[in-house]
Amino acid sequence: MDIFLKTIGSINDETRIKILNFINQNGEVCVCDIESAFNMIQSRVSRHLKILKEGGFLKVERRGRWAFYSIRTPLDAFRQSILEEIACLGLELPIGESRCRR
Amino acid sequence: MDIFLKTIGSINDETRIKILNFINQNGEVCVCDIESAFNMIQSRVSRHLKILKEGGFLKVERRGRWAFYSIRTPLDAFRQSILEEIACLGLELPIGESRCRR
DNA sequence: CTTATATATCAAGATATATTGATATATAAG
DNA sequence: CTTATATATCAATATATCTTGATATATAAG
Repeated sequence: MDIFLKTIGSINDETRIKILNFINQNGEVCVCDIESAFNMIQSRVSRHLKILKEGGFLKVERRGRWAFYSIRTPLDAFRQSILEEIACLGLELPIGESRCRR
Repeated sequence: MDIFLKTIGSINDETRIKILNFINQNGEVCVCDIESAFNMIQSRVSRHLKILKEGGFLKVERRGRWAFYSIRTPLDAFRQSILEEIACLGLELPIGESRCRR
């Protein structure tokens, strides 16, 4: 129950739905990518990414100064179906020029 | 987005998850059935059922004094997958003796 | 018609969650 | 070593959600 609630709670927020969809469409992104793509302050982005990670949707890999977030693989069928449902919402994707070198 | 958030928000609550699973396993129930099965006061039950209905999971049919709630049919694949995920949580089902005549 | 029952809704208080600005940590650059 | 950059976390405030008790409505029973 706790894990299920954490998963559902992690997508019970418009900001996180948009961030999750952005990562699902763009692949690996760092915190600053989302910061600039969505024009949000760093602490806010960082917190939402943490919640999505704890919800089981994202993995993070540190390389140098950057933390790269991407969809966790393999992803179970339930979370996969959520990603698909979100992809079908027709959210506008902000154009994300990456500010960090990869 | 609004409909999706309403759907997700409707299951972002332990009480509603249990109620939804109870209805999914037992079929049609009235408000007082849940009241007694879960030992909750009437206004609380009524409110949670309304939220689950607005989340697209339940339909309601009034017969006499009673309001009978059941899983909406046909249910779309996404909400269906949520019900299945909840069914797999292994929640204990309270024994629901119906207090109302059917 | 009056009373009892089932449900819905509202207002107030309690609890949880989101946002912001400040600070901490770690890595890279000069 | 010192400074700048990227990220994480904390404390305070703002906002949303949940619970309860009171009240309203509708139907059935006496």
